[in-house]
Amino acid sequence: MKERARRKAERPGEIIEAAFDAFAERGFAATRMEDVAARAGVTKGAIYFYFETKERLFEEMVDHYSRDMLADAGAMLAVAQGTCAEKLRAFLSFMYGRCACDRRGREMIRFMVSDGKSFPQLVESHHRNFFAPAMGMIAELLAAGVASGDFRPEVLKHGAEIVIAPSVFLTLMRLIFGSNLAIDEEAYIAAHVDLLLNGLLTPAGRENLSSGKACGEALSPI
Amino acid sequence: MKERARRKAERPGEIIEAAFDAFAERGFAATRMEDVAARAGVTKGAIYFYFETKERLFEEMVDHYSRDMLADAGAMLAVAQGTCAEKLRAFLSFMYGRCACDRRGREMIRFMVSDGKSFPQLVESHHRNFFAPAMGMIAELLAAGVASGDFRPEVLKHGAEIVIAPSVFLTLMRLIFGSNLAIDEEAYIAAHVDLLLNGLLTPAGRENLSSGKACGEALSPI
Amino acid sequence: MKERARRKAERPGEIIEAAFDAFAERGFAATRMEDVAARAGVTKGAIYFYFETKERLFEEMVDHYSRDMLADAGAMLAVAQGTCAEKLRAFLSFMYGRCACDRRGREMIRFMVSDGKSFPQLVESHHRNFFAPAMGMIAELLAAGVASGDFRPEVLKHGAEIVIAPSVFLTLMRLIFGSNLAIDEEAYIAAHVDLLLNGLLTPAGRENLSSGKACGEALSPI
Amino acid sequence: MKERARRKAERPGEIIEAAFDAFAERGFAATRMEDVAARAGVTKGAIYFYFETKERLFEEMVDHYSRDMLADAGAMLAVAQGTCAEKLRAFLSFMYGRCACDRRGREMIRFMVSDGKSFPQLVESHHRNFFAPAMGMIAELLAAGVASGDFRPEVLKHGAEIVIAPSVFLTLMRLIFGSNLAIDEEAYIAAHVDLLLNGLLTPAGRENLSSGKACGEALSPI
DNA sequence: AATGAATGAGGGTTCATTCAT
DNA sequence: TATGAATGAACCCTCATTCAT
Repeated sequence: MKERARRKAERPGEIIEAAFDAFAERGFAATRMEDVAARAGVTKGAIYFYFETKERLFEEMVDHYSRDMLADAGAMLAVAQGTCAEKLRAFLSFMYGRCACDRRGREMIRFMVSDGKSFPQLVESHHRNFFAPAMGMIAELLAAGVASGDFRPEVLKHGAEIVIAPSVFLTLMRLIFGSNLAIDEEAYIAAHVDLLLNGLLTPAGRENLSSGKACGEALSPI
Repeated sequence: MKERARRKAERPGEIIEAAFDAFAERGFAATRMEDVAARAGVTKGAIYFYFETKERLFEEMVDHYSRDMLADAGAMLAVAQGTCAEKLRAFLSFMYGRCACDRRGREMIRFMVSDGKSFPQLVESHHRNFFAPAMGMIAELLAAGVASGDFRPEVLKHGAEIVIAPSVFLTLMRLIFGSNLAIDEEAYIAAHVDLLLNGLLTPAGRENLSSGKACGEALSPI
Repeated sequence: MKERARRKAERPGEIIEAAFDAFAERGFAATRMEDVAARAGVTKGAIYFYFETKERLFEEMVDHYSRDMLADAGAMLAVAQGTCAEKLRAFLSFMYGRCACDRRGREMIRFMVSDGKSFPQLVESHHRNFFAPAMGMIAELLAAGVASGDFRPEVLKHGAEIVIAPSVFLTLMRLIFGSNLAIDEEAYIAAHVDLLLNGLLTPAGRENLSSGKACGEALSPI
Repeated sequence: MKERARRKAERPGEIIEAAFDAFAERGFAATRMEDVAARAGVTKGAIYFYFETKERLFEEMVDHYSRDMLADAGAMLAVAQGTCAEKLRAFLSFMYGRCACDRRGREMIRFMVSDGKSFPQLVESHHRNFFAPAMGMIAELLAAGVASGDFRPEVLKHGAEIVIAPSVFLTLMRLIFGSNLAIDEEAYIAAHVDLLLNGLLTPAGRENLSSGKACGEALSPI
């Protein structure tokens, strides 16, 4: 039987998944290696066969899920098409799908908040790989919209943050209040997009949105 | 001597302040009672004279700062006047002052995110005392604006969350990226208010805003 | 009661004694902190109140007994008088008393042999503080004897090591064979001194020895 | 294939050599089976194919080198010839060659000192096979010398220990101070032999030494 | 009121040993 | 034969908590 080989190849992944759950549940400091081990169905010692220390396990776990998110984001952006407003919608859709509603992305934020001070390189890498590029992409998109006359020029400064804030806010509420939070997700997103576009668009932009005219430039990938 | 009495009365407060700093620095689990004691200028044992356990110290510390925020919020709301848009501005001003920019409010959010699962009553109380009332107040305010024709009716559903999201987003960025975050706070707030009002107001509302007509109802206090 | 203060002052010493016994019994690596604690009549944790790590405990224990030996050696040398041969006898007497027969000195040698590679500064300090000075002193003594015509000039090179070797040899036998070693200590020392002086002395020296003529120079202290 | 068979036959020896190096380097307790395995170029598991436990590996390793030394000693003694003094010289030469200067013999002493208490049968066997016979042989040799008038009768009691002490002393210095020890080995041995014979020989013995008259009895082998 | 020595229950990590492959 | 993943029993060290002073 190839059982042995199969396990060997999959163990690190299983442990990383278990680590994600365990760390998400109780935070880095309060999680015991034994908790992780139990979730992974192995004993404490086995973890040390694959990961040097608790810190390394945490880092590699975060890295692992970061890579996933990065790949998804790149893929998403490569295919976004249509008017500036439609591109914006596509981007927000990704944000909601990956950050607010997907547990993985959500808990990554918790890790940043809870343990970022203990793992500064984790924060830095997140900033470099996600936050800055994402902000940059939206800023570009907004600038393109302003250039094409679709968006009001006031959004050039810090518009990007304002634009995505509601999706992150929803994420945060979920992190804090969990499933107790009674929010109609679809309505929430609709409200976000409505308010956003209404605040963003020029009269000309509104016309373009209904007529479906494409936004001038293509977005650069992450 | 009076000195002794003074110390006695102030000790719990000093310890609570120290606890805030210590827990904010490293999180609940990773903070040692001795860290707190050292910051408060006492020894471990002294803390146990005032607080039963580490958990209780944490809870009472959070309670203490919650009460402060609660008082401030109540005061602020009692005096908000003017048009609906101006009331909204006043509210946002409070949000930025207390959450995004004030360290105290900011770290309270960190406590929620990091240790909320271990202290559910803390989360619940925060929800009951802050989140729900604040959302309710804004919802009322928005409803009033819609009723008076100032605000577009689309904001009735989940508009409140969208409205405050950027201020909380800024808070979160500060929590995660700390002082490394290069954001022009004034411009950020200006962008927020601009985009928000532009998205929110009806044509009639725009006129009212410039003419300074007050919004119909008063807001209920928290 | 002053019980508390008394214990506090004496605890480190008690722990060091316990550490000596424990480390002598099983070696550094095989000794558990709990062994030391049990011998000292405290719990594991208490040791860490006084000593940072197991390594530091070991080092401080060795330092402690080294200081004792150093003081004794200095005192001994200050008072050695008489002919060169008599001074030599006095020195050997010290060697036997402190190294071969005293458990403390004996186990210090075991620590050097067993754990010297892990504690190189311990070895270096032992070399600097004991071995080199002791060899130097004997070499001086031998040189003085050669100068006065009492000792044969052949001993000038490496005579010091040959001279003390039997006392160290006895120490080593005790370390290895323990109480199983059936050696008549007095006879052993007598044989050592007899063979040594017989090999060392010139015909003139023999006369001086019986007539009690003092050796020219005084020895320098350690 | 022959290669496989060759390896099979040599593996235990390779592991024993690796074990010697590893245990000599860090001591029994601090040495990991993996250290041994790495030195032997195999994996941990392979060692357990040849040796039941870490303890057994240690014991068999010591046994192995003991047998080597035993064989050498026997061979040496069988051919020693000449005067008593010359036989003594031959014996010392063996001591220096096998104990003081040969790494193998030297480290055996370290094992005795460091781990003898944990392996009492090892100590006992060493005593029975080496120490006691060697002492006995020298004692016999000295007795023969006394009987023949070559040696002074004072050496009959404990003379053997005194006689070999300097060679063991040099060994010990090497064990403790390693290569930092600056000793001119040839001069050291010369000083030893000079002082020893001078202390040992009667006037008649001196004559015999120069004239080369053989010592009466043959030595019994170990 | 406060100290700080001491406890004791863990938690992270190591490592001798096993066993399926 | 040999591998190396896995186990589980320790071991070092930490820290919340207690209590005599």
